Amino acid sequence: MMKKYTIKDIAELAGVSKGTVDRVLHKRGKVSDSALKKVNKVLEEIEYKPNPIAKSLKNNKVYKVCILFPQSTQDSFWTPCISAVEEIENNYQAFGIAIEQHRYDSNSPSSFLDQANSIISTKPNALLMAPLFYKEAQEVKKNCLEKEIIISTFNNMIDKNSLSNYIGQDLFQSGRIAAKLLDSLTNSGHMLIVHIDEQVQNATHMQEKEKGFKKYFEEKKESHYKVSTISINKEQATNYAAHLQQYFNSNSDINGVFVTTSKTYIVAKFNKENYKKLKIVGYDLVEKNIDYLQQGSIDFLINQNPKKQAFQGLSNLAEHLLFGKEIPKAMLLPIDIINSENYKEYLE
Amino acid sequence: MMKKYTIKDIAELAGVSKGTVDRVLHKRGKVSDSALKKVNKVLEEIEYKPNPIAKSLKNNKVYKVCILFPQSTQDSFWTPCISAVEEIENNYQAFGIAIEQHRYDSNSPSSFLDQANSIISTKPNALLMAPLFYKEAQEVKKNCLEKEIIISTFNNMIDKNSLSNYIGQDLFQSGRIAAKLLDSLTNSGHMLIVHIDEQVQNATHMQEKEKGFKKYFEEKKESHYKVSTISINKEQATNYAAHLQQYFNSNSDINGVFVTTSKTYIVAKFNKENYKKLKIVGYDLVEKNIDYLQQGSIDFLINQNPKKQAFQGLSNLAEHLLFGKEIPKAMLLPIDIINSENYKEYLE
DNA sequence: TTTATAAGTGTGTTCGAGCACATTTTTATC
DNA sequence: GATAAAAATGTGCTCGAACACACTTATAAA
Repeated sequence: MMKKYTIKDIAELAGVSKGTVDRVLHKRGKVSDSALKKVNKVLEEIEYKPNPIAKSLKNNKVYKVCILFPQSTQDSFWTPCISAVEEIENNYQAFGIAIEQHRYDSNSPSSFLDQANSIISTKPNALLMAPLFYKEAQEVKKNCLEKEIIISTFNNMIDKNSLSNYIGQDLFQSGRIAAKLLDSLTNSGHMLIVHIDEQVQNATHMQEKEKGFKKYFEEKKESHYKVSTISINKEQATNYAAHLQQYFNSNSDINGVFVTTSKTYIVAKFNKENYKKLKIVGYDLVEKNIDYLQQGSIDFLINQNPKKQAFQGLSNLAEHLLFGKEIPKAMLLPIDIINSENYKEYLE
Repeated sequence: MMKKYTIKDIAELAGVSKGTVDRVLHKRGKVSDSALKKVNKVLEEIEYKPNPIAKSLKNNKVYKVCILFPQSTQDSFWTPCISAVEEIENNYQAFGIAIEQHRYDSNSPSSFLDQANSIISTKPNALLMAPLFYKEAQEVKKNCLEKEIIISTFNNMIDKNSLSNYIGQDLFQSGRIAAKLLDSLTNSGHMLIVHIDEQVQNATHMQEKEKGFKKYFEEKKESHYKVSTISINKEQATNYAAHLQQYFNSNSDINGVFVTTSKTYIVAKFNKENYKKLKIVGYDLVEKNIDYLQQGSIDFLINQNPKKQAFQGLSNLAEHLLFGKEIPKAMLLPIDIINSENYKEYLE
């Protein structure tokens, strides 16, 4: 347990005033060679860490941090993010962090862009967003950089190469996990990937998961596996059951299904009411999915943990603004496997 | 975004001095009725939250927090706790939290007691411990309360009734999860619970898991399930394989095994080299278990996440000491299901 | 009314970092 | 060597809470 040194301590040890030490520490010049040497010598001998509390008190600013993600009326997947915001507010409000929550229409790229630009025009210190639209997100990022607004993304990343403080999961690996789970549940060798999504924006998401899923079975050379894929879009949505029934009638060897979105309950409903032979692995702890998980119609859910993503993203920003902590370029969160017995502790 | 009020603001609004406001806030008396009313009125109208940063700066103490858990030479289960300590040190050292790490011999109750008492004699502000020994833990708790040392426990709780800041998992539920997993992997209907533990101290741990495991199959009334239990103790440890082989020879219908400790690799090794028909669910991301998980000899591991437990426990204490945050009486952490595809993100 | 005592109130300092400003020292120029 | 300009150095205040201490007012006893 070592002593905590202050600027005053250093000044005394070096035989100069705290003003001089301060100038050395901040490289503000106006320091003679001899003084510089004296201070640096002391600085080498001791380990000086500025007191972040004193720093923060002096600073005494209110930082505005905005978070932007889709409306949860359209997709309850996003609902848990609200409680992440609340928790962060409780934790950091007294430290001078003000969180502003903004939402956009997940069907409308222009809604996303409008919201983002309106946020940017208020010049917050930082913006955390879940960008569904690639092109628009690029533009938002550019605008933020221009206005010197720190930008982080969660759940959906803008681009793989120039990572910008991304918090989320490895989607490819996520697909592999689903594959491993279905592999342990079935033995038919024929799997079906179902993309159910009214929006096209999740395309990259679903593609990554599909790639990971297929890769797993490619690597498993011992036996011959077959993986098929279907997409159900909004037009067919009026009658999922008939659509699925038709498909399974002509592919009766399939008994493992991987649903790549939180709409897993749609296949589960079909299976429970009509088909009854499918093992199902899907995504996210939304209410309907949990119902079918409890009933046994869904075997496993993979938790994308939007709350933790938002929480972590906001934490990173707050700690950076308040105490100068570095924001990691990419944070890949664990991918939780959920069954009927362990979902509770992951909720809320 | 509301204004942040300071004591000075309140003083001005109430028409008194900041000293008077301070006395009202801290109920230190020496305030006239009229002044009290004036201040309280202002306090009702605005929402005053003292600035924790200023508070902490004024306080300017170094808090000593000790953590006590078993040596990891005996059981690598505890190794991750070390990095939890390191992370907490990085986060909180500058705020005046000094962590002291102490270890004890997991075979020796007296070692635990000695270590704990030697910690207590140095009068730290708080103690976080993983107590393997019930009786001794009670005594340590008593001693801490006497000396006004805040006490928290993780992984093993002292007693269910008078919970003392416990951080850990619901072990009963943990057994249920294992049951559900094995149920989804097998269909023989005969399961085996294996307790492998050189120490007796884990008894309650293992019992809770066993109860949960059995309860799951009791509730699943549709089919008749049989659950057997064996214990392998230190004396038999020289030849696990022969011992297991003998058991399975006379119980050849068993193909699902639930190992209640981190020694899961012992059954996995036997299965890989001799038996080859078991589905195995066990505990903890220790190196040997991960090897067998990758090879496919272990199907699922349940992650007790000692690192997160220690981290959370230390965080709670630090935030309490520094900023007066309340320490939750019990924190049940999520129970992670691990397979060969998602273990990586849970490591380190 | 005076004096003593208690009750109530306000002022000023501290914590450590950061920065403005005042002061001192050095260097350049006549 | 005197003077001005520049460079170097030190002093003092701020942030907000907390508390010691000084100060003022009210109350009681003489």
